[in-house]
Amino acid sequence: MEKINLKDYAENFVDIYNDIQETFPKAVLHQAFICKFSSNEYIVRFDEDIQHLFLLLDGRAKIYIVHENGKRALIQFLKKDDFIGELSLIEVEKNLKDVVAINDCTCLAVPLASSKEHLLNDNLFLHNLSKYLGDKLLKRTDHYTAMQDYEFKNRLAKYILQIENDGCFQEKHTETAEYVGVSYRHLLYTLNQFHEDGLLEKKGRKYFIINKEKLERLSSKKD
Amino acid sequence: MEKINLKDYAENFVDIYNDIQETFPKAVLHQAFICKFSSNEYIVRFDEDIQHLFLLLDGRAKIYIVHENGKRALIQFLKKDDFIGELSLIEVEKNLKDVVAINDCTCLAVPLASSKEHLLNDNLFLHNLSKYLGDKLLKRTDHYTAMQDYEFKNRLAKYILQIENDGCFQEKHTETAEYVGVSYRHLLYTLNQFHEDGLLEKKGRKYFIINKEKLERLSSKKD
DNA sequence: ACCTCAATATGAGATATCTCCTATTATTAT
DNA sequence: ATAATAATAGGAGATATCTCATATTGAGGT
Repeated sequence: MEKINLKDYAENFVDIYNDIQETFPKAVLHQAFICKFSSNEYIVRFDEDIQHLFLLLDGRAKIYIVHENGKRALIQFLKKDDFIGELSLIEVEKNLKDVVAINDCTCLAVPLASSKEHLLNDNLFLHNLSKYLGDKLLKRTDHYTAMQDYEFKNRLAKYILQIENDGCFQEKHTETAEYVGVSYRHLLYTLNQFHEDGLLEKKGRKYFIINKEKLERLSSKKD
Repeated sequence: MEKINLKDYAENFVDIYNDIQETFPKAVLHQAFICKFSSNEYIVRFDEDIQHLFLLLDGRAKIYIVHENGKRALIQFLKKDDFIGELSLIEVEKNLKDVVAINDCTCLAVPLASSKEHLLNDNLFLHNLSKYLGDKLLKRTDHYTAMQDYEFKNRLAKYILQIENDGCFQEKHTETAEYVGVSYRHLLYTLNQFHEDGLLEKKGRKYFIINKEKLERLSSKKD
């Protein structure tokens, strides 16, 4: 993890810095700095106290919940403008999560201890936070209810459509399996089935969508 | 649905009214009133606009998400002090949920249109709302991740312990099945198994816990 | 009191999904 | 560079869970 002075960063990323200024009150920004995490580095660990509120400025990360039985579930992917640690700020979180950088990540880091007061008295910030939390709640609920109301192949179709890029699906299978909540083995089976059914074409380790309509029909299966 | 004047209600429920006064700014309370819903009545329908923010004062209700494939999942039980419609207040909800009274419910109703401004500018209210949403997020996440990381018998054990009263479990099986996310048939199987394993005793339609330790061990199964 | 609909109960058979095993590549770290 | 670790890939067998069918019992409405 590498720390960078906020002023230095601001010079190179003017537009992002402007957005930051609209999100956080000035008094708080004086204490903030930039953190860079490299791929696979832990941003937050479930068994360590969290000291900062982060705002993800660049890169992708993933949140894991760690269960008592040792199993870990990938509960959310984070991208630009996502908060990390906002539940600690409002003091509702008892069990921290693991947050891991997927690729190189740049974050704004705000020390919790000294900023809490300011943030919780800033109306605009609170309003934004509420919207952010509400949105997160809805997304997470959708994700998980889909999980129990749809069969895996429907969910996988939806996931592929959601994450594909130029018709190419190249997520790590291990991560996909953790996120969509099936065993690695079963993911492979289903992927092969999609291949046999003429939905996907496999080239090396990548899959290409060759019948998008069919995949879309599968993703919103009503029967 | 029966409407009652807030003043009339306040006379009979002084303590509850005091709590309400701390939650909502005065200007908003002037427009508020009391709603009484009877058992099985819809408080909110997924296909109708929502006009009020509700605060549940008495009774229990349940939230359903309605999927495109027609299936419905029970996503949360509501009790005293839970909000209904708070996501519409902050304008993040696109797909409404069904909210149904389980028994007779008493709610404070705040007209959304005329109160939105006031509420979103009240710092205390926003702070409370953030905490409420954060808490809801965590609970829902726990519920659903447990769903994929634990086998059904473990989850059922946990659920029974959570909802039992004086050692007696008497929830409707249909509701339980919807909440814990298995078919009614499979719930029955597992309940029978609990009976055979000496965890539960059946009397009429009620189940009584006869081996709590064993049930607790099952609920937090680490292996 | 009678009818209707919802909830309870259970059987039989199908299958979606899991666990465990074993190889073969990629990636990362020393 | 080379070892070590993680990711990909697939076989074989087990089982958790589902769907469908049917019968009985309970509760609410008129």
